[in-house]
Amino acid sequence: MNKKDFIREIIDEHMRTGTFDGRVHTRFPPEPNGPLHIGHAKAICIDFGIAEEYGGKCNLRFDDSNPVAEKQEYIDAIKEDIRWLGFDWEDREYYASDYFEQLYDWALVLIKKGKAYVDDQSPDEIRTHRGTLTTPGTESPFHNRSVEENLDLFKRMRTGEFPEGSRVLRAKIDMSHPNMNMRDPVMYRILYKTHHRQGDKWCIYPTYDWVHGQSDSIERITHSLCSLEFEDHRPLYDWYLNELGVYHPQQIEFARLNLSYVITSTRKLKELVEGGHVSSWDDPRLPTLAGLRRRGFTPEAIRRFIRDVGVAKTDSVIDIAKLEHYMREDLNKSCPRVMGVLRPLRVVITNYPDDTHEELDAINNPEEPEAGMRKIPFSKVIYIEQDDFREEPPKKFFRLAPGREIRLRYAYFIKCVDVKKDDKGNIRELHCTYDPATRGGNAPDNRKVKATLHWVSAHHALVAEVRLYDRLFAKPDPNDVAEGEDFTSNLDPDSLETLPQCYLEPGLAQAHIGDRYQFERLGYFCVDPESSGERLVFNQIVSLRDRWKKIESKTKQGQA
RNA sequence: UGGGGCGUCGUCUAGUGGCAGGACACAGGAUUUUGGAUCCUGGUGCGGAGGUUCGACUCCUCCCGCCCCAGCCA
Repeated sequence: MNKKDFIREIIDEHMRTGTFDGRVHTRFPPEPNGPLHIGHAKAICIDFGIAEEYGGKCNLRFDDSNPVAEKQEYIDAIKEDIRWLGFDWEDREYYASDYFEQLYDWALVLIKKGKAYVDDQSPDEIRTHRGTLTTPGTESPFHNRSVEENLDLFKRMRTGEFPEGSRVLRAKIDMSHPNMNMRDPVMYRILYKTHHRQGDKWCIYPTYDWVHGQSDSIERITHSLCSLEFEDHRPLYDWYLNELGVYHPQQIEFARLNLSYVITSTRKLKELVEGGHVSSWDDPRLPTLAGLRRRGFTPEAIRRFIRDVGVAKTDSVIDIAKLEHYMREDLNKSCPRVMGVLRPLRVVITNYPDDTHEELDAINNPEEPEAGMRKIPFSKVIYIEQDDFREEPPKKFFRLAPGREIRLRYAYFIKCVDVKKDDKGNIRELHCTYDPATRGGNAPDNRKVKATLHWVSAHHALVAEVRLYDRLFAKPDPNDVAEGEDFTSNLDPDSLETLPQCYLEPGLAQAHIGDRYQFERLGYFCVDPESSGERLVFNQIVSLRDRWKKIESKTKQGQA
């Protein structure tokens, strides 16, 4: 997996032959029209990562040519996300809108060369004249305006003499070109909109296609890395750059990142937020970088995941399980272990003294001996997980059951001697006896138990809210919907489960926002920003692999 | 039906004329004071058909399938 991908091979070849004078200079060019998501993370890792590897540079450039969609708040969020991922653009923060004047001058150059013209057609007329995929387009009635008239009209477009949408500037290429992008593409449209950075300086705005290639050229980018759908646009960028006779970067296209059970479309993400299907842009169920960050994902794991997934041109959908694997791998090594009971079942140790407690030794991280030990309190009344007790244990269920003995982690062997129920037959609490000789978790007579359970001392427990997350969508392909439905019909209504009354070991009182822990036998959890001294709130990052769950579902299937 | 791109285990991804490899997932086992972690074991998967060749995932031809393009979005 450390083999070079096709892009790095191309760059190697450039380095070998001295193309671009041995320079590698990339750029990450987001439009500030929404927050970044995991798909962008791939582009970021490629753009910044490659520059870093070859001792080159990577610019951050905002492609802000559409004032209708773009906002300063997105610029701020995007910068935060890139930094969080671990990349640095130093002082190279650029804006395509800063090139508007240059772009305008270049448009004048094309007009003077007879390679661009002002078109008075309506959007509808332009579309009709463009033809279809299989039939050529036809020339606009304004196709053959004189250079003088075009110059005059275009300048007046800029000064605001014409209403919005009344005219455009188009490149004069070939209306019958098999590549639709070459059928006299629009370069400027009239838009009386305030630009988030340029204010009201402009009322004509360049289209992306007219902006992008030249912006890369201005910044002396060597390798313009972008996604597959721009492959068709490359001939147009080449045409512009050649007509202008300016520096020419090389564009290389790669496949974007897709994940099963995940949607990565800024438009649809917006729909989820605005439609109230999720709480906000940083809802921990969202694949936005802000959401992943709040969920507790680490940038290291995301980077490793993206590196190992590779770069190619094949359309692909990566199994979400792979991302989860990289998360667990990273967290397993770094997270301190603690005990927390999510769905508490009260247990009274009947033969344990009433008014006392003791401090037991627990290992902070078995993967990291230097992390040391801590003390945890034990007393007569504790909580265990409801799932860890079955009145009638099925086959292969090793945990607690009437008459059965198990180990409480770092504490004692206990045996269930009685089950207390309420009027309706619900289990209220368990009565158990403990064996004082098993303190710490080992029996002197060497007898074995088949399960070790986590627990929390009732008297010492901290109360916390824990939010459990499942996949936002019920189907691997959220866009797989019946006629007349849209992707929101695949939303899983149970993707968020809030447990308001969980019990945690007391040491967690020190936890700060963003801190990550492994709750033993359950999963990895991260302190949510909404957490406070009065009310601890944890997000589940990812569960631990759960072998029992698999056995259970398999035997259930067998019975069905 | 125009143009551009892509087809290798279930999912990603190496392989560039000489035994098809890795990761995830899955299945089995060992071990374990987390049913975690760790360690073993398990795969006939090259879209199809021809051709070239001693030898083809790789080269050639034809076919099939999937993705993108008809915004004054990016």
